[in-house]
Amino acid sequence: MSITEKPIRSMREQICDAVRAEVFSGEMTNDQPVREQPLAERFGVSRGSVRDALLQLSQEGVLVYSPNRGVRVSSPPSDAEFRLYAKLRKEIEAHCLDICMDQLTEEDDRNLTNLLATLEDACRRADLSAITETDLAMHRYWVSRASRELESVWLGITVRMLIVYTLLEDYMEVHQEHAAIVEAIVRRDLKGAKRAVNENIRYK
Amino acid sequence: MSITEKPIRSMREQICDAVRAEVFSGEMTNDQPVREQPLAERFGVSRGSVRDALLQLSQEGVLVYSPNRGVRVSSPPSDAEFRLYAKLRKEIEAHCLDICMDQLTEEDDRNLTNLLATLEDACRRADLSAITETDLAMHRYWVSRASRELESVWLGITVRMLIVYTLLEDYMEVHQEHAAIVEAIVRRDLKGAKRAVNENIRYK
DNA sequence: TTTCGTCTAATTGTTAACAATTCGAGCATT
DNA sequence: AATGCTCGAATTGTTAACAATTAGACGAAA
Repeated sequence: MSITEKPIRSMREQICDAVRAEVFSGEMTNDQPVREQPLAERFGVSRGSVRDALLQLSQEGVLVYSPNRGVRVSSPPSDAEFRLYAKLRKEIEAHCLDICMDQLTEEDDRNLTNLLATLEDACRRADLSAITETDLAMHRYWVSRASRELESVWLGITVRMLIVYTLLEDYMEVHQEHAAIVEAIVRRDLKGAKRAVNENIRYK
Repeated sequence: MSITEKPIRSMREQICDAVRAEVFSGEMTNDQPVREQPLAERFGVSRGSVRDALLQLSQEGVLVYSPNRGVRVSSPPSDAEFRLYAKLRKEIEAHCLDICMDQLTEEDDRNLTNLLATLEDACRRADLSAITETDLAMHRYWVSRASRELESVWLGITVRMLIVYTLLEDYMEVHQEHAAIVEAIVRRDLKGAKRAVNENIRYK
């Protein structure tokens, strides 16, 4: 276990992760209201903690908040907005690779390789929820390595792109593309990594 | 009074706005912890509402949250990050002008002109707090007109640029630049407006 | 039939008390 | 003096009860 590891996750973060995953997997449909009480009972906590989590997810863009009316699942962005998000995301991730590439350790390589294996498994099982989650975790890895501040901005953009319910024709292609990224990173090939990331983030 | 106007602001939003303004005006120094109880007493509400506000400001990037340790004022971004933020911001605002330019009404023109007058007054008084607040409000105007979703992303980027304590040499220049933007918008001159915005958002 | 008001159930907003955690002062030990 | 320990004050985290708001059902009147 690494020293920098933070095994404890606050209640709020756990709820955030769970709800976010359910939204991405399509278990919660767009515009469907998300109630506080049922979630509180499901997680065995009080409404206060759930409130905190829902508020944070609203700020992230996963949910939309209306005063006195609670939150609902966000609607997908327009095509024009989606293209803008993709452009911004490419620039952020390129910047992050610039920053973190030459300070990555062998442990980072191992972690990324493990994530890649998890992704491959999810692709084989055609488990859209797991694919999305692992995809997010991989990109998040190099972004968070570069800057905690940027990570927050990046997440807000990325979750909005993931709201769209994408039915992929070829799941294994997802794995291929990420394998190319990880290979380039392990080789410390900055240009190659940027190119691979650029090809992975598509304009829909 | 317009129908779409929302005169009521939730307690959380009021606290957010107040704390945000104080951070931008330099009244709260970097890395200084922000305690819940004093704020609660100041606003005459309970800690719960203050908690909500501080959590939201953390997500926005104005404050930094540490579990069990509360929040503190964010540190300014590095030069490289600042340049990236400026680039992203230019692209977002250009996109928003694209979207909203031809659906602006005469009332929007009046609102922008009023904001410009407020800005001019603040520049004359050399009131850095008011200048920052009005500057933010003006840019936010065309962003929010284009998309509520984008507004949230844009705010996260913009507040991080404003954390830096900028001591301007010529306050009236700020007014000049915004006057150029508003003039172009009132003329419905898309290219001119984009150019003026581009020149206003500087790489530090 | 349509429209308007009233009531009620469901839901969110707020509060105050209590639990858990952090951090530093002070002291004992080496 | 330096190190490690205990304790307590300050602070955040969580909870449950209460207040305020919303939305929909139900009628009454035009």
